Amino acid sequence: MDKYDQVIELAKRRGFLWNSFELYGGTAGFYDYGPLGSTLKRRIEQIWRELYVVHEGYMEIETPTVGIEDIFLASGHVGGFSDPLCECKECKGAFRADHLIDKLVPSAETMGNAELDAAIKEHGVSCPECEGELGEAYEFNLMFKTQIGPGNGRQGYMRPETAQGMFVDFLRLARFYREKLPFGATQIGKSYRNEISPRQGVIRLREFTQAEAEIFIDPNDKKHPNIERFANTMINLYSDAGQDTGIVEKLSLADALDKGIIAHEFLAYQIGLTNHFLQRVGIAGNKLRFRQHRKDEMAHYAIDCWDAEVDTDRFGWIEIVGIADRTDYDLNAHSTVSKTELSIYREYAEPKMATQFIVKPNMGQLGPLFKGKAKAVADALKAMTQEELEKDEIKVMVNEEEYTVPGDIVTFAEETTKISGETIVPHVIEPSYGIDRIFYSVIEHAFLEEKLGKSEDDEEEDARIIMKLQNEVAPVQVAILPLLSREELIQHARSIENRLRTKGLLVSYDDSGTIGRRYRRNDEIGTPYSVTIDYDTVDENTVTIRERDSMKQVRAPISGLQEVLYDLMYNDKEFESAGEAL
RNA sequence: ACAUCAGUAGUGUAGUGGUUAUCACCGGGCGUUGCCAACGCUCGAACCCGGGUUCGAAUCCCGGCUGAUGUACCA
Repeated sequence: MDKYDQVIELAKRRGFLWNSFELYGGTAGFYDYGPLGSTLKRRIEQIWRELYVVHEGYMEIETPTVGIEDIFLASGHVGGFSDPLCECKECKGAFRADHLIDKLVPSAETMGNAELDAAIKEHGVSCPECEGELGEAYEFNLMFKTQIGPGNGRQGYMRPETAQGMFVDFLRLARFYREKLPFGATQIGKSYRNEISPRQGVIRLREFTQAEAEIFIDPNDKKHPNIERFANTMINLYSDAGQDTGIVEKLSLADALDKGIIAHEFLAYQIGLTNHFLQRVGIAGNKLRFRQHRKDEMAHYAIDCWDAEVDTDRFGWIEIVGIADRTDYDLNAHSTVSKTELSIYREYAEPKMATQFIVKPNMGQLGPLFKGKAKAVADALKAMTQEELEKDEIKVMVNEEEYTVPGDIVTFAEETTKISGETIVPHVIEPSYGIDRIFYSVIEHAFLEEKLGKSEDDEEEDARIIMKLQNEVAPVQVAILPLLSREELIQHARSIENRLRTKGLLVSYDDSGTIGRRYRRNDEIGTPYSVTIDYDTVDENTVTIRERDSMKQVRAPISGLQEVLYDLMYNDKEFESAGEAL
């Protein structure tokens, strides 16, 4: 059993992850989050919210998981979120049709299926496996299709990313933020991709949770006002150049910027923030790196793109966050399809006075003279210099034909106009988190099988399984354990349980089985602290607090117990200071 | 998508054609029990689905579903 199997087995058994639809045999690519899993996931999301929504001020929005066709026409998902496949008629192998010919023709990626078929035939390409004849290319679109409304209702698609909902709301968002860059929106929600063959548990799902931010910034100013916050943060960077030699460099973000490895400050800040988030929820720092997209791997519109990758026991390095500078690509795309300008107007601090050379042909005379060609002639005139226009007879070339325009029907002048601002199509910085993959990475990195050494009369080694979850994400924070199941102890335990709940702590009461078993059970689900109630509790109003990782115990009074545990949980209180050592 | 292998209580498993399907942990109840997977009694719980061969199938065959691995794919 490798670590993946152990982690998944525990996750299944203790209520973190279950296969969906198991009752009916299950379907690949769907997982249920059980009681503990849901809580853990929600707590990870909550920290994300705290960082992006509260601290950064990128407000959360919620848009439908179903989208209409236009959105995905614009985003390119209808045409592009699919691969042209080509099957061999002999061996049934499937191949990317464009890859088969991309060495033979200049622009295989942009070709339609018919063109691909023609090119394959023309170059005599056969099956790379068995040399057999290839069938016709067809599209494999990874979006789930659905029908909006009854009958032949409108074509809809389940969204393959949450991002488009935010782009589509751009004008509303810009207005909300009073048209001042930078601003951003975030969304945590489900996205859908009809993967051909999902595997690897929760790593590749057909329905998954994304947390995305779309941050709209000034294309001419990609500095970040708060870059100092992460300037000295050391990051494992696997740069484009580094990937040639396989070297991961540990650099401060300031150095990476100085060396030009990261394109600009705003992106560097996002890398710093992502690094902070991932370690805070419990990703091991030494199993985390940021990999830059290779030049040929990067989408053509992106300037720079970094993936946060996590080292996992079975799958190796997997991508869990993508951070991209998507430039103005998305806004322009939606602008074109919707025929609506998606930009903001920015007023200059000082209006600029611009002198322009303005040509004013007299259309009243030009019209009768040139009839249908008048407009073309006028346009040509407007492009001419003062020197050319000063002649009595102006020669104009239109569509390789020469026309002669009398000089007296064209006036021109230097005019000074006041320009008080400009319209800008913002660039988009997009951190995109795969929450399910982060969830798995967190539990894998927290999973620890600890050997406790041999006990005296037992030959076997005693092993303890612990989930060393961060206090902030643990789905159960305090276990309440009456040492014996006796009525008076149970009463005290129940009242302590209520006391802790009023403080908002996640507690679980457990009185079944021996104390040792209950400790182990809680170690397995990552409960950081246990409170044990015994007869001294009854006599002296004190309890034992036990720390998960060290198994150390202290004795603390019931009064104020909720404050002590809260401080242990959230305020880095030293365990030794929580009570008297035992 | 193709190929190979696999699927038995909640979990991990034994079982290669023949009564009531093995064992452990697990979960519940009762008793016992003073702090790191104690003990006794007791109860609960499974042959992935469908078809076929056979007097008889968890076991053999076919199809499906699910999982693992390899290849392909992976905004």
